[in-house]
Parts: sequence; C-alpha cells; structure tokens
Amino acid sequence: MSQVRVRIAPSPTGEPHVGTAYIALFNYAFAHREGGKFIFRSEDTDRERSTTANEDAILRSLKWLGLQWDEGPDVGGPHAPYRQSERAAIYKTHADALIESGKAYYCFCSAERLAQIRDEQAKNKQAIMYDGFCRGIDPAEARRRVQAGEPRVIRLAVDRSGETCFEDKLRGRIAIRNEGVDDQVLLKSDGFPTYHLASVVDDRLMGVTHVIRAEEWISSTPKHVLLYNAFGWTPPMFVHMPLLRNQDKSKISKRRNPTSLDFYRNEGYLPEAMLNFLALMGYSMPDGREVFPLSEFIAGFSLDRVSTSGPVFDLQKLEWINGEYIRRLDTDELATRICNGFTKRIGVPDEAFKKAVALIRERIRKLSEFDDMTAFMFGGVEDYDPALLIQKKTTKDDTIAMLKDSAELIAGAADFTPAATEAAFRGMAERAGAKPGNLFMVLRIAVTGRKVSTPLFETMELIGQEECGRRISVALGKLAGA
RNA sequence: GCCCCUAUCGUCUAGCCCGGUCCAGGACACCGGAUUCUCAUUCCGGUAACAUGGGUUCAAAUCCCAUUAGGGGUGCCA
Repeated sequence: MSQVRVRIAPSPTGEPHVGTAYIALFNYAFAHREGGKFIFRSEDTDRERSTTANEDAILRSLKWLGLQWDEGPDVGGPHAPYRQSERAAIYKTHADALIESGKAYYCFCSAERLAQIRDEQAKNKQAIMYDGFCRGIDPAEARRRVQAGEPRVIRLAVDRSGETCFEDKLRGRIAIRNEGVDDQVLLKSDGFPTYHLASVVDDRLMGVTHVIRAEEWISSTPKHVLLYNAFGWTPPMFVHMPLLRNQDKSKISKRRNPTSLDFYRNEGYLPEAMLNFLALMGYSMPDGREVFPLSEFIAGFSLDRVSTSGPVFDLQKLEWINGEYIRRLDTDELATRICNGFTKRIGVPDEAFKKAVALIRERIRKLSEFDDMTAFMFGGVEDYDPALLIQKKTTKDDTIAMLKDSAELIAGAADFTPAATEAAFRGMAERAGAKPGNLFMVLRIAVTGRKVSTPLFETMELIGQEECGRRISVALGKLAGA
C-alpha cells in the first residue's frame, strides 16, 4: 500500500479554532503512527472572509500545540502551493474539463432566482435543491453567453438515478439516493472554486489517502464521491470524526464555549495538556489511561478506537488534566513557563521566584492563576478586614497579645527557616495555652492578608524576616484602629 | 420539510464487531472521610448509566426492527 498522506485544511476565516486543533491532532497521530505525511493546506477560497492574519494565527496555534506538518504554505513541499487562492488556475482547468465532458454545466441563475426557488420549495415542504433550470441550455448557447461575459457559475451535473455510497472508516457504509444530491456549485462567479471542487482536486493532486475531517462533512461526501467519479478518480478513505459539542450538545460554538486556541494559550493551559484532553474526546486507551503524552497517543493510535458520538467539551476535565501536567513539570520548567507570559513581576526566574513556584505548583490548574495566588509574596498585602484576625472563641485583646508576642519572636529569631519558625510558634502557642491552628491563622492573615494562602512558614521565609515583622505591626495597627 | 449521523453514570468513556465472565469497569465533577497551619496535593469510601418498545436466543448493554431523543447537512461558507 502506498504511503499514508493526510491533511488538515482549515479555512482562515476566523480565529484559530479548537475544532481545527482536534482534527489536526487525529490527522497528525494517524500520519505518525502509519509513517505517513501530514499536510497543512490553507482553504482560503472564500475571498470575502479569508485573511492572512487568520492564516498566520492558525499556523502559529498548531505549532504551539506541537502539531508540525511536513508540507504546508510556510514550509513548502512537492505539491506546492498549499494555499488554494494560489491554485485558482488548477481548479478552473478541472472545472472546464468537466464542462467538456458534460459532467458539469454553466448556470446563469441570479441569486434572487435561487432564493426564490428555495422559498417555494420550503413552502411546499420539498427538499431544497437547485431546480436544474440551466442544465437544459444548449452547450453552444452557454458558451456564447460565457464569451459575452455573462455572470455564471459551474455546477456539477448529478445523475439523479441510483445512489451514491462510500465507506466511512468509523461508521461503515453510508449510502444516499442521488435524487437527494444537489447540482453543487463547483466554480463560483468570482472564478474561485467552492470547497467541494477545491478539496477534491487538491486531495487527489496532493496524494491524500485518508480524509480525516469533521462529521459535518458527511452529508456532502456523496457530492465529493460523484466528483471523483466524474474525473475518473478513485476516492480516498473517509474518516468522519465526531463533532465537539457545547454543554447542550449542539456543535461547539463561540457563543457557548471558548473556541479560540488563543484563549486557551492565554489562560495558561499547557499545549501538552490541551492535546491530551483533545485526544480523550472520542478516543480511549486500551488500558484506560487518561493522562498520556502525545508520543504514547501516537504509539498506540488506531482508528478502531475512535468513538462516533459527539463529545461535550468539558472545561472541568481540561482543567484537571492541565493541573496534572503542571504538577508533572519540574519547578524550573514551570517557573520558565510562568515567566513566559504569565507574570508581570519578573522576566527571568530567580531563586525567590522559583521558591514561590514550588509553593503554588500543587495549587494552580492554569498558569494564569499564578500572579493572583502569589500577590502577597511579591507585592504588598492587600487591604483586609481586621475582624479576620480575631479567631473564633478568642477576643481582640487575645489577638493583640498574640501578635505582639509574634512580633517579638520574629524580631529575635536567629533561624528563620520554616522548620525553626514553626517550632518556635508551636512553642509559643503551647505556652499561651492557645491552639496552634488559631495562632497560625492569625499570622496567615497578618502576613498574607488572606484566609487561604501557601504554607505559612515557607511563605514567611520567602517574604523575609523583616517584612514579616512589618506586616505584623500593620495588623496590630489595624486592630488598634478597629 | 427533506437527507444523513448518533444513542452506557451530570460529563469523557470501557465493554458491543466475536451474545453468558457486567445486578456494567475507569476517569472528571459531586458528596463523605483520612492526612494537614488554611487552601491544595495525596489516600480511602460513596451516589450515579445500558433511551423506549418489540423481536431473535436457554441467555442481550452486546444481534435485528421500530419508535423516541439529540446532532449535523440542506449556501456562488468552509
């Protein structure tokens, strides 16, 4: 069998979409598992909406994820160009060939007329399709009108008898009666091809063996098969992946879910976690493992294990996986990643910063949480309600006494390592007949300004002996004024 | 309306192809508990599903049919 060649063929008409990453991942895994090639092709035939900025963003996002392609608009390849807008002549030639062979015809119908017949068909509860009005025009006549410069498109002449079927690798044989297949527009009036023509021609010319794409394409696949037939080509294998869903099960959309890959990158999801999560959408490991790197996903990948029902994109599970990956990173690596866009405090991690990272590594699930969670370590303490200092079953005076003792202890401490401070404060609590936990909470509030923080004594060491003393004084001041 | 796809815990899924080992397993989330200076991590435990109805069979989550539900398509968008 010939070498496997697959492609991701996004349309640069919007932000880099999570669905694109999802399909790219499965194409990538399949290509790598089979020792084949993974191609990136830009489907920018919608001249109204396509932009190079979008294309750049998609390329950048997939690279961020680590899904590098073997051939593409930026790296070239044996079938360049990989941007459809640069291949317009190829599609025109192919469309013309179909006209010549009678497999396609010119259509001069106006948009208004098309809208009108659609309305009529809807009203009569009929299938909505082109009525074939221009199909009967004499070819010579049609050629004259074309030469006269009349606006027109080229449509596929579908033989309405019989049925068209194809093999979907995941779903088996899918058949549809030809009377339900429309005379699809192949070449638009602006001279550019529609998706249907362009993708069929390119998949063929680029030697694509497996078309792994989203489920939404199933209903137009018969048109593609008919096109392959019209050209006298053998269709590739089709693999229709399930569609990612919103919580309400509808196709994943911007309105109900963050869909931009930029969003996930900016929130501090790790690319490797993102891939792992996406892999879980529709795929399962034979041994049930849920956390696995891309290399392991590829190593055991098989289309047989892809499920067909549409998975709900569950942010909660993504966060969990992200947390798993964050905790698997060593501190230096985590620090480097945080410094790469997730903190305003420092450019390159120093020792103190790494200590802070070590303290939050088990507490964050997204890199973006870092700055807030460590605010009291690097900035000052935010304003807090002095009432927080007073613990249950204790009085304001108790608290003041505790803080004064604490200030003294801190000022006189010869050893400010966590073990030493903890021992000292435990001793202090014991002598005062107070619960250590209560004392610690008072200190926590005074030192961090929060009820929830990183471990107290490690945090104090990080903040520094002097600054801790200062913060205790501030707490005392607050109580005095309360 | 018409065409097509799908259907196991709230969510992701295993099992289904090759019926019995499944009064259905794992994970996330949730609820308890243990550890603990808070939070988190970690560790234990728990709640929770084969859409419905018919077949076939000694036996069905697994095979067949119907129904229902959800989704997608129905564009000179992709």
